[in-house]
Amino acid sequence: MAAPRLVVSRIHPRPVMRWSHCFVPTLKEVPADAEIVSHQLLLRAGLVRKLAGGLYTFLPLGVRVLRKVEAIVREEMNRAGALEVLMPALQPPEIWQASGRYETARDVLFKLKDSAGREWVLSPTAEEVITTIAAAELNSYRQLPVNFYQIGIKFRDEIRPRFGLMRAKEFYMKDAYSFDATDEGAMASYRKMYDAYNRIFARCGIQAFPVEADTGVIGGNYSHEFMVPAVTGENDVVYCETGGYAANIEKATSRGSVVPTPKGRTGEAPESFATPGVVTIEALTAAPYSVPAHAQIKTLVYVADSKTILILLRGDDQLNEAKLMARTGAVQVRAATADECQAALGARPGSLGAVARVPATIKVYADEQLRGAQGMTTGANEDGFHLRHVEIERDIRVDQWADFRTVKAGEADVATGEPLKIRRAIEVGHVFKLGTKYSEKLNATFLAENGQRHPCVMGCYGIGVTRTVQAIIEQCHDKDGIIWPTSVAPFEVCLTPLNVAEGAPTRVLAESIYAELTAAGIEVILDDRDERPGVKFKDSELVGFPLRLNLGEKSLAKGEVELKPRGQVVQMIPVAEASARIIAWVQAERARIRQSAGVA
RNA sequence: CGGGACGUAGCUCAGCCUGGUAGAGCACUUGGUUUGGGACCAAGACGUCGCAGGUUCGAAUCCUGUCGUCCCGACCA
Repeated sequence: MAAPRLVVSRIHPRPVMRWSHCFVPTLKEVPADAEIVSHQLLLRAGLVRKLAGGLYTFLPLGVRVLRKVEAIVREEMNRAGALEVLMPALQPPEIWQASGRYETARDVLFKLKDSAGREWVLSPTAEEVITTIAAAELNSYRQLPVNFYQIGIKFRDEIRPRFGLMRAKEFYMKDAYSFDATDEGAMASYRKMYDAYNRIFARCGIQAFPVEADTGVIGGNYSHEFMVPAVTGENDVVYCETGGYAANIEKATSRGSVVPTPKGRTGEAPESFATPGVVTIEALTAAPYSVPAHAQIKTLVYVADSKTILILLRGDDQLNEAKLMARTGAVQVRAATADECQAALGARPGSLGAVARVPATIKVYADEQLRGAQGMTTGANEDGFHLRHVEIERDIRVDQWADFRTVKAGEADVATGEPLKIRRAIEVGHVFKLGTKYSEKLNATFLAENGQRHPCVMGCYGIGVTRTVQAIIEQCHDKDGIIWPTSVAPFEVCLTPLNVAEGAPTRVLAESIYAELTAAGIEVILDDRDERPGVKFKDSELVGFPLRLNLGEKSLAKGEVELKPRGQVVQMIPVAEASARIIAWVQAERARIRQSAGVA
């Protein structure tokens, strides 16, 4: 018997990307798990699959998109002068204790133990690690400024993962950290990142606009979030169309309520009146009391870092907890329980007030909207009774006035006086000026020109790469599927011969056009599946390739092929021009996007 | 952490109320017919009905617990 002949296949340097070999498990039906359209399309287009709540596997096409976004981020970070590093995701808890975030971030921090019983944390960000590096390695002002970044997997113990990649337990993120010798230097570093972020999102083909943001538990004093407008977003953005003001609702301010606060002096003393069963602002506005909400004082009992405090707001205003934390410096705040209210003021929620029986140990905060308020009605600190004729500055001990209220749509912009609008948005990026919070705690100091030792002035800058992928889908889709911007599409062109038989003219032509496009640097997928045309058309539109070329025998007989930009009408073009037209189309799209980002 | 809903084939779901040993469509395999917008015919394969207890002669179905998934809430006194 003859020995079997060993056939060694030649490895092609760049094998033809055929749909049949690409693993694109598209779904006709909407997965039951997915609520929002971008999440549905991620699954339906075969980009990701769920492993468990908040944990996703990226499939080949999904990885291609992720890598494209990542490449844009990396290019622009490099352009901005940042230096790429790679830090461990597994980190010792000691540095988290040193920064204080072992406590303040404990709700989102994954912890685990190794076989020796030693504890570790999984990194949600890396301020502690990079500051440790800075403490050891940055010794002189001559080494500053410097900006380190990394791109990798981060972990957050989300209490409620949702919306696919939007809020996940594990996600892909770019995080950067700048170190400067001076405050002005830090502002310049911040500005560089701010500009880079604008370029990054423009190059991803989405509209993301910067808004003023609260800094939250991470600390610092100057911050912007980059927001993608979307009804499915988890943030409310307040903005003024004419003046350009835009802020996260946690931070936003206005000239105040459109309904003026009552200030007519009555001269009458506070008077108790019976309000049996009335425990809401709403109930007191009804007959027989008929006290409008804006003439009521809402008294909130809060526990801020285990201290009981009172916050007074106008009855029609909402407390903004982010502002409460910012104004009081508290790290954790929560509403007091009914029992705690009883203990503090002697009454149940619904009858609380600050006029009487407020122990001196309880600090009283009041919202600016209440300044000068007279003729107000508030709880009497006696169940079933309220007080009328209250003048806040005469009758209530206010320890601190500040802005604690949540801005409402229609209120006047501070700068222009124009009415503010509110819309939902997805946060895809965040830039902070951190100051010296971490450098002081972790001893990242340098020797200045004058020989003095100073803590580095830091900034930190994040982009949710996986979340950005989903935000792109949320903004770029129609009823048929995704419409990828060319810059992030898994492939730029989908070649679709309708007859794929070996030697069929459509197949032969598709292969030769594939070679020409690939040689010109275009990213092409060849749909070689022996499927009916409808299946191939639906799939390519679901996945969302920016440009498709249909090669059918009927039009080919007339010397034509069909150019189908995603979301636009078909154009018939001569066969001989096909490759050149496609190359021109793709290059024009690439250039258009780069120009819009100002990096042409 | 509180509330709600749901866990049945790879996917979307029916069956559960009224207990009697599991179904449809899509997808998959084989053969045939089709071939420009998610084809048709025939045959086939695919299930510890989330898991664990309990009730019962008998449980996908009723009860208890548990795990998982999704949604709402965790400011509105």
